[in-house]
Amino acid sequence: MDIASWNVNSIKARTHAVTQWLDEAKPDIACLQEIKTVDEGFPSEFFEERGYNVATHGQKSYNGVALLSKYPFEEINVGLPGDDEDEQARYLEAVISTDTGPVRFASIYLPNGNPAPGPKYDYKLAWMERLYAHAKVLLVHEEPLILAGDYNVIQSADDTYDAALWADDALFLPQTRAAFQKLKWLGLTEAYEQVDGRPHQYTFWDYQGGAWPKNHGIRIDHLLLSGQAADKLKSVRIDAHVRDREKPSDHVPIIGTFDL
DNA sequence: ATGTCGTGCTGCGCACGA
Repeated sequence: MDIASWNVNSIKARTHAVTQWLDEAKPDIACLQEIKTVDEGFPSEFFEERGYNVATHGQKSYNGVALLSKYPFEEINVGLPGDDEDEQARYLEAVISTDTGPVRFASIYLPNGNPAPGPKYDYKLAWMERLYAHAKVLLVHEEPLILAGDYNVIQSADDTYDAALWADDALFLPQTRAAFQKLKWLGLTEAYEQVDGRPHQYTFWDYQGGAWPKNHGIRIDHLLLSGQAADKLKSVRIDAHVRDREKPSDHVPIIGTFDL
């Protein structure tokens, strides 16, 4: 089973890019972020005609996450628990049933947090604390769990082209990295690190400053796995070639292949 | 040396977020 994560930076602007990639890569599950539309605006028909079940948690203009699954959804949970006042659409979780049992996964769009310090950074850290609390609850199920998304976290200097340029950025500050490490201490495995781990492999290149041709990227899209999912992880790949296409997202898909 | 993109309204240029 192939499970992908991709921040598409507007599903309406990216419908062609996403369907083209789906037709080639044929993932069983795709977790999308930054769909930038309300649920009614999501072009579900393009995905349903390719055999995907579609779940969305949309929002006008900003944020928004979606799930595409070849397997029917047994359960869908909308939003990250822990703050009833939070109106930003950044978390969507579902469960499917496979021959080997249930698989739970989520599409995560973790707040960017810039500028730091400031209220946006406070929101990022609070959101990470809520994710920690929720992951702790989910791990009690002792089932394959894949938390896939744009974490807006650069884990180490090896995940950027120039760590000095990112030193004061919300994606790379020590507090951000500590909060991500705390998630991993729960027993979550970061998929790329586990089976690949090569330095300077990126999932995001800014539109500005010719970042893509200069390979000025960062690795911020991650799959976090429960032990039951990590045990079944075979490989991870980053489909960086799609960044070279017409009207690309600034992120590229990252795909985990599992024996599930 | 510089260099972007997507959304939506204050609307056909600008503010905002990334």
